[in-house]
Amino acid sequence: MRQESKKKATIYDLSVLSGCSASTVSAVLNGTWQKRRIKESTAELIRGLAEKHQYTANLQARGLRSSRSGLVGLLLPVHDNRYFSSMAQTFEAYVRARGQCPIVVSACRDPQEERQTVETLISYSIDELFVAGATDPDGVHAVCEAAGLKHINIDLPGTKTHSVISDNYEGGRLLTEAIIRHCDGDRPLQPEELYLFGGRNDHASRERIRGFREVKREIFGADPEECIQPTGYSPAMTQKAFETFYAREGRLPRAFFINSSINFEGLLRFLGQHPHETFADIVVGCYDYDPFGSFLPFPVIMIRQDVESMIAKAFEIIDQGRSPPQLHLIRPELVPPRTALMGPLDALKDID
Amino acid sequence: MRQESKKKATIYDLSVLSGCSASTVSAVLNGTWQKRRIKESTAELIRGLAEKHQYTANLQARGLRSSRSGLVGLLLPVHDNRYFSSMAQTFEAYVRARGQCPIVVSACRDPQEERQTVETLISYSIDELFVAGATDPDGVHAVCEAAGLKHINIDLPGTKTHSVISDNYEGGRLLTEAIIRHCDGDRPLQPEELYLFGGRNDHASRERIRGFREVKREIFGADPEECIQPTGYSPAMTQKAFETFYAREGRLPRAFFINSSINFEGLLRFLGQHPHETFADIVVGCYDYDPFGSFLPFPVIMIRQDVESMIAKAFEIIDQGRSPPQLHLIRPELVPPRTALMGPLDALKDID
DNA sequence: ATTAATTGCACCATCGATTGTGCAAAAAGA
DNA sequence: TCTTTTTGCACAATCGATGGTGCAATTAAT
Repeated sequence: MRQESKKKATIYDLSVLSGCSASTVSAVLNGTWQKRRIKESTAELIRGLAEKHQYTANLQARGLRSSRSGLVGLLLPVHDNRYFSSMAQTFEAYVRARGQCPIVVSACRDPQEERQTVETLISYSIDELFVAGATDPDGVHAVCEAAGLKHINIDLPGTKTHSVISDNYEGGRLLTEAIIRHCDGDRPLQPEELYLFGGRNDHASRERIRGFREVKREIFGADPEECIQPTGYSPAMTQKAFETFYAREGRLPRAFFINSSINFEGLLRFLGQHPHETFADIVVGCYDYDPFGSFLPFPVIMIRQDVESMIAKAFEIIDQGRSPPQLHLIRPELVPPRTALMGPLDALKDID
Repeated sequence: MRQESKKKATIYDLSVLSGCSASTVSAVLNGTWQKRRIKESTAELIRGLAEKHQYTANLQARGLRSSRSGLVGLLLPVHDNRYFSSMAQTFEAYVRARGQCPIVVSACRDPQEERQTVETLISYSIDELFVAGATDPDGVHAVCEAAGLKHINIDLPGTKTHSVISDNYEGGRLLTEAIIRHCDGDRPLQPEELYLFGGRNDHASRERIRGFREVKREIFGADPEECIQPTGYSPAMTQKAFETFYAREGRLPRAFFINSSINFEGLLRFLGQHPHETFADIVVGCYDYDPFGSFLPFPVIMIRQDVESMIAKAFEIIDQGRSPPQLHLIRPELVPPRTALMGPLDALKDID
């Protein structure tokens, strides 16, 4: 019994059809009918009509009335990146499981854009917001706070609300140690042969750099300043840093730590411009995991941030209401070269 | 003048504060005030108050009244993939530029989930829907049609509404030719040495396979049936296909065409289980572009689908209203091995 | 000085669902 | 049989913004 018109059925339509009041229809269809002591037979009748006329609730109306929307937001810096896109994938699954609607938006690492995007989401009365990798988490916090919106930081911490982040210091140490260990077979690595590229002045980069430097000091007893090359989070700038180094030294560093897969793309651009010999014997560590990155022609040790656990933890925290802001560290995983891990997509069935 | 309470200011609050009626406030703040002949000075007053009290419209209320929401949807199969995530990135930029709010959701290649997700989006009165890579575009169409929702297919075509897709036949030919050409330096390739892995019975796969087979027939005069190995779109199944082949033949095919980057991940999993010699001299073509994939230790020729043009075309079509359903082909680009292309992220400024 | 035209805004119904309240009819108890 | 309790539902206000309509007050035209 397909609705021939384009107009969707409302509770009023069903109210007329059933001879009941709109409030009764509403109660039946939103599950509160027992509380309202609606007869089973009435409920049955209305449910039948709803089915027949393909009724679905207008969620804007519901949201307006109840000032909740069933929408849960995830604010990302960018989509086009395996780390964040797998976060989106995992996030969606969690939100769906709770019967809500995930809404994922990116704000381009622009503090202004971040705040404005959140304002927009708030205007749609989203119920909760997950703020991932925000450039200015506390700015976002202020906006959420003013609107009474529950929110939580992921990946980059803020000071005003809970944050679930990768244990960047530990991860930085792990990765640095692994790089050094990997070079052990050959001529022992010298402190000035191990560089770090990428990142900026954010919490994650700082912690990773701290881990990197401490391990270098512990193992080498030295940690030359010039080995740290922060380039922001752009492929273009990272490429430039490699080009500059190469122009000066005539080669790449023997080993280096790259702060993220986005910076790693800068290395790729460099590689595309230079012959194979240029990087025949480098060892690379990357703080991010990308399956393709793991199989490059030189050893690439990667860190996989545990997105699944981070999202799980974040939901756990946001569900249990207010408590003083706290930092939750999730231990990342070291991924040896040439490793193809399973991802969120493996949870999907593939039909044919 | 920060609002101390958690409640957001409404037009009624401003109406009281300004001494004007709510409708006047509304008109001033939504830009229709000239049409309503509101005095400039009144408008000024109200705008000042709005600013002062940080008024932002409740978009659910607006949407309810006007039965439009300012939301534009993009339905993806999955997030966690460079092709679709760059599509999301580009889509967002376009929607933002029109002053609307992008909402990106994935439906896991499940026809049922696709329809249900769209139902949900419709309940939020989204204004338009872009359906990318849908398993069942015509099923989605039916749902949209019933709700009078403008929509368009991307990547996989439907028969009931406009579709903007990659020219898969041409792309398939391009890639196949490139693979064969690449092998020319060595001993000439034989028809039974060139395989195709991945894909399923969807339009894109069929067209790519058609291109592949035609080129093989043109060049080799032969096109053995067993060289086509559709495995669906899952890394796990693709890996299994490679393992099976390897178990039987003791090696990988000399050259092969992989239907998508997701299938390519299946190859990675295979590679992770086998020593380097196993794939010392293979040549791979992949119908998708991933910057890391381009730099693997064997030649990887890739096809980059022109996401930017596809999205642009889709917006163009959806803006110009109804017309008989048509298929719009966008020519993809052949990417030689070891190439790092720019992506949507390069449009972002990187601040520090 | 009238009448006509224009300006400037208020009033009110409306979008679709939710929810507190009230009240008849039916059932139970005395 | 008459009260008390329970059952089953209707009524109406409300969420916040929009837009058609109407009506004073002001300005212009005659």
